[in-house]
Amino acid sequence: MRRRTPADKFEDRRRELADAALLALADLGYARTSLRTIAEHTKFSHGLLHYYFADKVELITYCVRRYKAACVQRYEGGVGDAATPGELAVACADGLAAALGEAPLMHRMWYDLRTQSLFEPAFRDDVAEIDESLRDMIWRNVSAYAGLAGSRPTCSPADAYALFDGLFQQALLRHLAGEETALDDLRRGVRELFPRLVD
Amino acid sequence: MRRRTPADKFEDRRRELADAALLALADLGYARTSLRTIAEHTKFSHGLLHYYFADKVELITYCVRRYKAACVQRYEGGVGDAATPGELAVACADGLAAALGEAPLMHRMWYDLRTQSLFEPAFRDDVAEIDESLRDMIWRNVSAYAGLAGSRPTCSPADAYALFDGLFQQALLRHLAGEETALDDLRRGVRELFPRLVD
DNA sequence: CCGCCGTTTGGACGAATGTCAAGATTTTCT
DNA sequence: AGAAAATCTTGACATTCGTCCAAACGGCGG
Repeated sequence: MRRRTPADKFEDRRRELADAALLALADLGYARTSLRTIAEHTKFSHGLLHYYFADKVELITYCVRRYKAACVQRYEGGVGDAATPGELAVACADGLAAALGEAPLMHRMWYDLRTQSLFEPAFRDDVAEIDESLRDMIWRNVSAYAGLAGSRPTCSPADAYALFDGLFQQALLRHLAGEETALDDLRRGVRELFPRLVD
Repeated sequence: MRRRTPADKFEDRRRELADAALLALADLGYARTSLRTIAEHTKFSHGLLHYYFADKVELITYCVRRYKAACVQRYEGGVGDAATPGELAVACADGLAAALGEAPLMHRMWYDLRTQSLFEPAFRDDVAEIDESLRDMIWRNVSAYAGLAGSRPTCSPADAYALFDGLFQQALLRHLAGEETALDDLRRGVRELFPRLVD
């Protein structure tokens, strides 16, 4: 099958279905998302999903990989133009807060999938890969901050990511709970975190 | 019903069933835990669950509250006897690492339930309550550390908790992924975090 | 000993789930 | 245009889900 079209329409449709599945996952969460509800987010019928994906696990793992693609693309455009450490911290804080504010449900889905990977080994590798790319993104910022400050980071990349991620996740929790100050608190928390990580 | 026995046997059985449900949730995760699989973790049949709980949501929320009870009881026995800030940091780091090492599946379940609360509003209040008690626990440690160090915390209780929780969750991720150094890294990360939070 | 009441069982229900296959439809190639 | 391949729909299947209920169990007071 699918040998004909060189510009692979097959992969295009897979991506389209996976994007719809990501919307469903963001809406309902993994535990409440069935193949039929995913199909309802598309213009196709539920049977089609098994034409493009062997089973539910393959669909979800494909979704995770797709999320990663969008994720790294979003964050690779970086913090290039910051002249002072303070500017960089503010830029990073604003970026994270904006990301949370613009697509809270997508980040809720990410944390849901990451937690699912603790129970479903099939998700583990892809999730770990995303986590690593996020860690690298954070580390680039911390390194750049230290460079601008004329000092060096005093923690490992893993610890830096864990600390930023903790702030971000807690902000997501509170933002979705309706706390108005969640985003501002995240901005302040991130800004203040940078100087704590260099000497 | 259930007016007879003064020493309320009804509540006892509810607790017993909830504890079994917590084991099931720790084993399988919320998404894969059905009322029947919960019943299989007990010596009773599945029908009994609806005699003690109106529906699945009430059972799970009761589980969350029960988890909180065990949780605060575990952590309230505190860090009383530390003479120097260094000792306190080490004690706290060891405590967190031990908690993770002894019951990783319970903590996996906690993060699962906390994520579920983002999708199921019925869980939100109870989860938020647990989060607050954990935040207070962290804050007591940070305050005590600052006191022993003759200084004052430079961050809010919420930020302190977010940072510690980030380290803890990342350590859980890696510990369950089989990384041998996860617990030691957590210990080191926690130890180094304390001095970053005071001036 | 009987009858009562709280407790427990086991089966039934309708709905929803993942999966699959047969057929209809559309696209592509000659 | 017509055949062949790729795509999509539809309905069915066996399970499993949450929920409910009639009947059985068990101890205790009469």
